[in-house]
Amino acid sequence: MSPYDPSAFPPFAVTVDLVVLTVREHALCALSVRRGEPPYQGRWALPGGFVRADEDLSQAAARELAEETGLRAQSGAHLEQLATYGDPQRDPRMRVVSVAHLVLAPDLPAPRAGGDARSARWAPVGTLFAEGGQEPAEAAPLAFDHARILADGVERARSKIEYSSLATAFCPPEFTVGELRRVYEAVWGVALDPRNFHRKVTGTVGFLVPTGGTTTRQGGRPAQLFRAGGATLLNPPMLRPEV
Amino acid sequence: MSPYDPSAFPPFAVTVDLVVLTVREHALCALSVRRGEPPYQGRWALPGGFVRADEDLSQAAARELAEETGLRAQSGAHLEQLATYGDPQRDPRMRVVSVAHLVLAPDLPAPRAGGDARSARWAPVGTLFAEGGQEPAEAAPLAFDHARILADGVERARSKIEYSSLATAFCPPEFTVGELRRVYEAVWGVALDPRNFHRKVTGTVGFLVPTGGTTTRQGGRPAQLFRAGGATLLNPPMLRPEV
DNA sequence: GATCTTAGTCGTCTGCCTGACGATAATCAG
DNA sequence: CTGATTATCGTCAGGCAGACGACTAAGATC
Repeated sequence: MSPYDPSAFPPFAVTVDLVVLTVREHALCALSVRRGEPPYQGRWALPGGFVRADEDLSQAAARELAEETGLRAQSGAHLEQLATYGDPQRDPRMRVVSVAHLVLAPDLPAPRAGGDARSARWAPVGTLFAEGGQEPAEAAPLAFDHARILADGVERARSKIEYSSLATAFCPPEFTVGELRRVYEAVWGVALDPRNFHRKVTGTVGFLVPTGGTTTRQGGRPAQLFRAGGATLLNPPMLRPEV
Repeated sequence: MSPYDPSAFPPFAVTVDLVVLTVREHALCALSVRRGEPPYQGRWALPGGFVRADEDLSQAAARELAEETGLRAQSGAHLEQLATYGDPQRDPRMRVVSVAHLVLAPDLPAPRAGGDARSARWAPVGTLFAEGGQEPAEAAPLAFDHARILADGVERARSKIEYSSLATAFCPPEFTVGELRRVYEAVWGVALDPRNFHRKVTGTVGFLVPTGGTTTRQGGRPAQLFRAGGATLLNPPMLRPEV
């Protein structure tokens, strides 16, 4: 590998940041970690870290996810690249380009802190960044440009469950139609008609596969259990109700 | 700006690569430049270059676009970030992370070569990368991982004109419904019913604004001229016919 | 055990959108 | 004038979504 003339280009640090979303208690929640060192020491931030010299971007994202949260990407969770943020001023120390990734995970046991993070937690997204002109419920916004990255990730998730089967990534391996509906309701922040929702998802070929079992964990009449089917694109899509 | 410990992270070169698409003669075409230096000397590649120390990623993309093609992003063209490619082996010289951007432009005069490119040209996308299991029509595929980047950009464009008004970015400031329809036909590679298409686009509020003028540049009955309306999202979307 | 509550599931009806396609309008080439 | 070409308007049937009634099957409460 014969290097470029080092004066021909400026050196960058490249990091991955993670928007890790899940649904807990009817609310869309994001994973945040408390920063243990300056800058923004003590502030909440998205998990992330430097890309190593010999690893691909998605490998780095999966590694950071495991390191900082104990999550394995293959355990039903979904990981995709979100966008890249490279404002020259986004990190006060030096020029850092961050490749943000989006992770959708089922509700999990409490996250474990790791790396340089003092602690990690799930927080409803509404408390982490402003939505609809509101102020975030917390005094200190996320470090760096992470509020913007989180907002982009949430918007990607909201839009993507419309036309893909990704909402199942928020569910455990087996789930009921009602649980899937509560995922849509939490991510979109709307109420959906259970009857029309049931007709829609069970009528879309490849979306859901019945496992044969039933459960009553929600109370009420026992519900059929399903697994995610092979389809990834929903055609026609789920329609997000008008605001 | 107190730097990190330089041993704490590996240095990267960061570049922007551009997928510049337009519609010419009923075909979706991409801009490619011939590489003037190794590696891949003489091969076709996507335009692009290093991000400078003090510029944002989108600024770098706009600058490269202007430098290598003479295109100004504000001249009706659309520019958005596409994805970031960072395989450790993607550049044989050193570790390069490339932030690809997508540009949709109206049909323009012949591009001008600039920078380190010996020449630049528009080529139908089918001749630049394999589609549907076909071999690319040209012997030499694009340099680096640019075939993959181009394919991702084309797929993004195909998908995005479904639910947004971005197809108008391929049109001159004033255009007819038929010209817009030919854009969809070229990008999707399908034939659309002129009557249903006309009903659909003129019935979607905010998509098209009549300018009052008419033109006969396509032959046949004079057609109304339109400008792009303020709407960016089409609801309901244009439906791409089944394959 | 009767009743209530909670969820799940099946149907019906109506309106809107789409695809298929007939018909008409306005220009140009001969 | 005739035909070719493109634009534009209308009609009709099928499909899907929203609104909502009805029924089912469990646990909770009295």
